[in-house]
Amino acid sequence: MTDQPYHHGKLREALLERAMETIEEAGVEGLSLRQLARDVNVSHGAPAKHFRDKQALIDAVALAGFESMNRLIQDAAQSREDLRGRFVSVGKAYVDFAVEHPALLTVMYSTKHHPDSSEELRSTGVQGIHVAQAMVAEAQEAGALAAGNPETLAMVCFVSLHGTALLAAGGQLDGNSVEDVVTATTDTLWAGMAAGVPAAQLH
Amino acid sequence: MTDQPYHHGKLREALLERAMETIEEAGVEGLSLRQLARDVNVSHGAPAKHFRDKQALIDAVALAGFESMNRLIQDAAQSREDLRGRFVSVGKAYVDFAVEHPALLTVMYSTKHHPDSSEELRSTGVQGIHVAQAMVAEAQEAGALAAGNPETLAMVCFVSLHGTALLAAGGQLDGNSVEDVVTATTDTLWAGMAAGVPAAQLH
DNA sequence: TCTACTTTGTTGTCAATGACTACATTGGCT
DNA sequence: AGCCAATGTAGTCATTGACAACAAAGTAGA
Repeated sequence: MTDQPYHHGKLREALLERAMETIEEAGVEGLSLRQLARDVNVSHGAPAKHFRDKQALIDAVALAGFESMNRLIQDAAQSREDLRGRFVSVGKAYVDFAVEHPALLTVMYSTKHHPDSSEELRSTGVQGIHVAQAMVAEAQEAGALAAGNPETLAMVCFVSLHGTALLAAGGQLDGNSVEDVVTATTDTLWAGMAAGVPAAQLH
Repeated sequence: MTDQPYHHGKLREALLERAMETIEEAGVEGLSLRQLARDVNVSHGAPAKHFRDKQALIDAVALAGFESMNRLIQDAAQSREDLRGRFVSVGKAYVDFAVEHPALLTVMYSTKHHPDSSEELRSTGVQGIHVAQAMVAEAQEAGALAAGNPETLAMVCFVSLHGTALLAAGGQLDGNSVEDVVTATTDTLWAGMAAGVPAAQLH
């Protein structure tokens, strides 16, 4: 063991990384500031210099989660496929991320974030919806989908895939395979939007 | 203050009721066994005689939540409307419940229940899906919906409405109104199932 | 270079909590 | 009457998040 210098150097990053690991292994309720400090070989008071709160740390983890998830969604949205294929890919990317990081997803969509970090979190968390919205609008212009408010329709896609993601992550699909449910969900959404959704008609 | 008898009489029910209130007011993390005991004028060790764990208490709250939610869903499924109207009503009933009891819903669908109570919880929590499945099958027989595996399709409906419910409960609909999203979601699902969902075809 | 000043860590403390134990009271059953 | 399981009380313990007082180390200007 090399004896540690007084100043860690990159404590903030180390804490964030370790916190993410802990949350993925044991959930948020398994995260303890003091244990975290021990894990990183630092005194129990040190984390407070970087995160004023336990919640502030959790918020930072959530933000990092959104950022890495957004990357995956962006990639899927730009895959070389037809419109419908890209739509399905985005859905799969979202659900795959959820299944691989279930506890992280819970943290990301938790309701009790700090008011201050809340704004950055919100705007980052909402990017996925905007990707969906752009795809819907594009498909409508191409004539693949019926007319209808893209904002509303994108929200429908998002909530549906969000439900799929959460339940798949929690193993609560009641016997159905993740693959089957994602495929059937995206199929249903696409078929519905192609046929036309009364509640989303522009007026 | 009438001085309390040594035995409370219905401590278990009192604890459950108060725990439910606390969770709805302050979330699960706002629930403390000791504070709960104080609220009910009982010593801090008393709850342990009725719930061996904090988690056991939470599980009981979750179960009660499912039971009351199932009642609402059942009622909606039996409303005097046509098939499509009943389908929409069930969706609205679910989302309404979520909006009125956001923290409770979180607890109900939490992943970390005790293994023992888990089975009863699971079977109770799954009843809503079976209601949807019966409705889909009925609509298919009536010719209102295209053929397709009712189990898969019901799951699609459930996950979609679940996502709507959770995000609506958390105020995370990004500006869209709850009403709009529920209506558009049920519309999309119905239109998709009417048109036919490739992934749900029987084979 | 000396010296303030800020950042980053450390140590000690506090009240609250969940779990556990030993003990008290009660009511039901024989 | 007398036993016994169920229910409640009181006390204890380790852990936790937050906070305060202090120490060390980097930084920037005279």
